[in-house]
Formats: sequence, C-alpha cells, structure tokens
Amino acid sequence: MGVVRKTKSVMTVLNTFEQTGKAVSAVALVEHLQDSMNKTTVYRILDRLEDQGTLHSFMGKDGLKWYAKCDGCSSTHHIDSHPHFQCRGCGKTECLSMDVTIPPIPKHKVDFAELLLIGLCETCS
Amino acid sequence: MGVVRKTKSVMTVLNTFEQTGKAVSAVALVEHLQDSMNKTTVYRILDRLEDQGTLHSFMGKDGLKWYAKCDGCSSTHHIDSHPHFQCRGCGKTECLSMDVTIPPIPKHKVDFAELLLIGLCETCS
DNA sequence: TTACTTTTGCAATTCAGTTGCATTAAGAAA
DNA sequence: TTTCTTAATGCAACTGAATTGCAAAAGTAA
Repeated sequence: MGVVRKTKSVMTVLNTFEQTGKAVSAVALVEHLQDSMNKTTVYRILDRLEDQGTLHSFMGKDGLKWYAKCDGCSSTHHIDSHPHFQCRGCGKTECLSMDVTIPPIPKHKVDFAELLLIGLCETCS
Repeated sequence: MGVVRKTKSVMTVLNTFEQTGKAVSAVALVEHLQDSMNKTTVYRILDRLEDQGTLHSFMGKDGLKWYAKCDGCSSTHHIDSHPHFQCRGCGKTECLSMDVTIPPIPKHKVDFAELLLIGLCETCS
C-alpha cells in the first residue's frame, strides 16, 4: 500500500480537490498542474491517494478517469457509493450527495458500486 | 444517424452478442473476430449499433469500453438502465436484469444512468 | 445494369495512461 | 543538524485502446 508522504506535489493535488469540490479528470488535472509538476507525478499521486482512500475514481462516459474526494473512506473500507453526474454538454462532472442502495445480487459479492448519471446540467439545458 | 445495413460483418457481430448473452468489451470482440473482420470495422459497427439503439455501451472499471444488447431501446428512446456487474477477479461482465430507480436531481436533466457493480462473481469468490 | 451511398480494409495517427531508471527530497533516527 | 533509508519525482520512451483519411468493395434502389 505504501506510505503517502505529504510532499508539496501531494498537497497541491489535494488543494485542487478542496477548491473545486467537484470531480476532476486525470487529464484535466495534468493540464491544470502542468507548470507545477510532471504528468507522471500527477497520475502516481492520484493512484496513491486512491489506495489510501482519500480519493475515489470512476470512468466517465468520455473514457477518461475521474477522481473525487472520498467522504469517510479508508484503504480497507470503501463506503463511498454516491452517484456522479456527468453533463453531456460541457462535460462537467459532480458528486451527488445522495446514497445509492445497492440491490443484493444472488451468488455475487458486491464490493462497491458506481452510479453515473448522464444528462444536461443547469447551464447546458 | 445513418442507415445500418445488414452486412455479413454486422450480422457476425450481432450473433456474437446473441450467443454470449453477456456484455463484451470492444477489445475482446476485436480479438474474437480478428479472422473475420478488421479491427476498425468492429469499432465502427459497434458505434452504429449503439446509435441505432441495438446495443448500449458503458465504461468498465478496467478502462475498456463494454457493449451489451439493449432491451427495448431505439435511437431516440433509451430506456435501458439495468446495472452491470464486473468481476474484479476474472473481469467477466454481465447485465443484471433489474431496474435501477434513478433519483431525480434538482436542476439537472438526467438522460440515463449507468450502474456498475464491482465485486467477485461466483467462480472467483 | 447503372448510379449512388454506405461499409470495409489498411496504415497511420492520436492520446490517456504506464514504465524504467537515475535523481531528489521526506522524514526517522542518531 | 547530519546521516541514512526509502519514497517520490522528472524525463523520455513506451503501450495500447480507439480514431481518422482515403481508396476500394459491397449494398440498395431504380
């Protein structure tokens, strides 16, 4: 799992998530931070923070990997199963603060769920 | 939107979905059909069948694009919102025949939802 | 058949994400 | 603080899913 050191780069990444409060794609983050750190570093920090349980990730309809802050998760316990909304107009993606009830599936062990809602945000509709 | 002609290649692709009855990743389909048609052709057929409403697609946790047959969808009306289960052991992905109730989101127009459940299938658990 | 449009194959390209390796910086211990 | 170990970083090269351009082939309607 590896210790996550609080380097400048790590703090910069975390600050970005604090500031936006929204989900951010890895690509967008690389672009946004291109002057302060390397692309590879961004990807590796995202990986580590996800392992640690600080962030969670999901695949957007656009094929990009998106990250958002976890609410009360750790590396062993992943309680975060809130839905995400992705606008098909502008691409903005946000976490929705509601819980998803995952139906039990016979003969399957469900670890966690990803609910992605596709539609139009207020600005785009 | 473009007419979809029932060419040999199109029928071959459709037959694959009929036979497996499961979701198939584009990559797996390309691999499976490599002797009968070109990679590009597979991707384009999948695109067309999705436009037409015959197939629906979703992004797997693995970053691959998965396709499955739609039940009662057309190009204008997408009623398919059943969940998919992806095994983190073997990667197999299946459609689950249950409906997801999409909660209404204030100020957002939700077109459709993708619910991806991650866990272990019967064989892998 | 003819005329027209869609579909296909192939090669080249794009681009998100990864890897290997040498260098740098955390941070614990002395 | 200085030393020492290990994690983190930068850079360049690479991987692989998916896309694009274009000429050739195959559908389809008349």
